[in-house]
Amino acid sequence: MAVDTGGIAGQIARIREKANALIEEELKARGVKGILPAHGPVLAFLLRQKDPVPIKAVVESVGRVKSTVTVTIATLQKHGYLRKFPSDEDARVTYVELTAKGRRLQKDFEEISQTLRSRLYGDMGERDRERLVRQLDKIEENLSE
Amino acid sequence: MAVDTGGIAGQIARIREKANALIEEELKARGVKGILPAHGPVLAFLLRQKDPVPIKAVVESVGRVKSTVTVTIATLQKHGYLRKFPSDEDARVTYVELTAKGRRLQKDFEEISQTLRSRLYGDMGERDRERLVRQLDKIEENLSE
DNA sequence: CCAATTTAGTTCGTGGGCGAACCGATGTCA
DNA sequence: TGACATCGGTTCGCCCACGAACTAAATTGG
Repeated sequence: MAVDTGGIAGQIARIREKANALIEEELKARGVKGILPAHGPVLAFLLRQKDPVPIKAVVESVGRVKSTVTVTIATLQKHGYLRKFPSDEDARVTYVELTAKGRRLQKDFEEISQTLRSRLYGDMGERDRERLVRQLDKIEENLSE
Repeated sequence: MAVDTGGIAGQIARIREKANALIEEELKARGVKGILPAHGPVLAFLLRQKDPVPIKAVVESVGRVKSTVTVTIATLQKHGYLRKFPSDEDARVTYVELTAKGRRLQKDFEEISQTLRSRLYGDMGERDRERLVRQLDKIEENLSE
């Protein structure tokens, strides 16, 4: 967050923090060990894959720098959620894939996403939700130029 | 950010990151040294004060844990933006206040806030902005319960 | 009045995130 | 083919943030 403590930027920063806190609580409540909100995007990406993918593909998908992804993947591996292995064709490349234990996170993952969304929106109507998301899209675009 | 990579939570996380990036760029462009987005809330609070305040007051205002604030204040002090001094009445208490150099940040601070807001909102109309802020208020509240 | 508790602040260890430097391996191209 | 650039990935140093443990100084209450 930052300069704009009172304004919309501060609001957005606080919402993000609370959303993360909620995710952490949910993970804890479900007894999921070693997973933190930061692992979400990597997990989400890998859950969508049927086959092993190069780490590079993860980097491009998650919007984190490669040094960050290296560490995230190491952590997930340490906890047994994924495994790494070198490519035969290109010795620079390392593939990753979820283990069975990693795959099993899918259910929690989806349920937590659902819980988060409904807590976040509360009783907001469908039309308001759509308008809100569209406005946020616009804002994201405004900040990307 | 988290589980909900595709959904609204991911959107919000990305907006926050982009807002922070914009602030960093602005600070750099203005040649402000040693200040980062994380210092914003502390600075904002201190700029509002006429007299020295106990660190405790800073902690309560910025929504960060006291160990975090200790470090932030140390950094701002190291760069000469504020000074610390012990209380006479209560030896446990340390006061902080901005130095002249710190006070001089006010202008940049306000201008960057303004720049951020207009970049963020873009050409969104006043009524939409208000509705958006109200919805975000609602969301923040939903997540706080 | 003094022991127990609370309070303000710091320190330490852990983890996310970044950029820069680095390492091998592969590509390029003269 | 051999020097150079590029590429995938890791390591390192730094900053933010947290909680737990710690210190010194009040405050409380028996």
